[in-house]
Amino acid sequence: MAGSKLDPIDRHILAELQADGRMTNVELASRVGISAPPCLRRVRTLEEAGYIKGYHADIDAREMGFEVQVFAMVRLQSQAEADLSTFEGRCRAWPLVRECHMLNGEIDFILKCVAPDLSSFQSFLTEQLLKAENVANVKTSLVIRCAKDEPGLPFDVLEARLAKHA
Amino acid sequence: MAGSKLDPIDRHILAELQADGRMTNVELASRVGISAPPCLRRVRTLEEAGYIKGYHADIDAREMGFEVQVFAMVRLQSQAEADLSTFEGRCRAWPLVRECHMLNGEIDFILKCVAPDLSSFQSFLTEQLLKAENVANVKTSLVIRCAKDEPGLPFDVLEARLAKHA
DNA sequence: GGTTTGGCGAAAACATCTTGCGCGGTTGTG
DNA sequence: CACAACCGCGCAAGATGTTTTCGCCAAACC
Repeated sequence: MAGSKLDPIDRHILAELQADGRMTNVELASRVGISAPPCLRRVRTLEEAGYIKGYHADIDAREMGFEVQVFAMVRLQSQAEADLSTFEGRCRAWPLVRECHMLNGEIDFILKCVAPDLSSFQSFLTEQLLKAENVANVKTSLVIRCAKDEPGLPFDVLEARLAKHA
Repeated sequence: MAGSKLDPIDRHILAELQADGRMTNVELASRVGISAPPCLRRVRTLEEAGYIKGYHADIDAREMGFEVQVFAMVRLQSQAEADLSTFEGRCRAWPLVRECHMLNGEIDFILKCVAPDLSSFQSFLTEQLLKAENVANVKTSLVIRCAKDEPGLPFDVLEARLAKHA
């Protein structure tokens, strides 16, 4: 089972760093119940093994003047692999698009976008996204409010599964 | 304009910490071109003022055994404020639901969910989400692949706007 | 039973954080 | 203009945290 190469202390480290990525190593060590040196070694190992992909400050979008968040559901005309890749490349180049997920079902892609205001999103939509070749149809939905936005993974679910399958 | 209370150095700090939230303060200071003490003071101020909401390690979901990511589009029977709040409360309590956004248009909510495998998501869907009162309709879309997943905000867009409106 | 492996903790060298203080530039006012 | 108040910077030093080295122990494996 995936993640089984990690012992309980490693998983505890990941959970703590997911909750507070700027914690000092000594604080982390005391929380997970080992001393600082082995704790740091474990963190380095987890980083190098790719379990930890990075650390990011979570910045308030509205405070920074990004008032608008939009989900865009995109359908393409062609779903040939080359055309999918081309579209994905465009999404990576558009700064207002923060996430681009390819889906199954009738919708080909869902895009999470941010923008300073509605008009700048509209101009992106009409001048960039809708004009992009191979785009058949785009449905956009404005985010009215955000009830939950938990970054990362539910470690409690993981622990429960490991306990059950032990 | 929002974010204008921040000077270019503050914005630079935010951009750097968004890219690498575990950078040491001296490294950060040298990158933004000031010495360490004022840099730390600025970071503390930005944290207290709410510009920085937190720091999180970005952990590889698949490595940890969360193979499945799903978007669920939810329609409710009643959109009265009390019923919306009740549903949002449920979403906050469900660990598999990582994000819950209220939308305009025909879809009331979009949920981003993770799960260890398809069957555990299916059981959540049928036993929890679909059985929740007031839920009229749920359309789910499995994420086939993720082309872009940039946490945070496009600071280059912000700088361009500030330069234009200067 | 010896060897290997992996992980731990103690201690020391090194780097960073944090605080107080003085300097220089800017603003507002007489 | 001159002056004072203010703001933010950099410097320096003590406190704190990080990282390396080393030796030890226990489990796994010949």
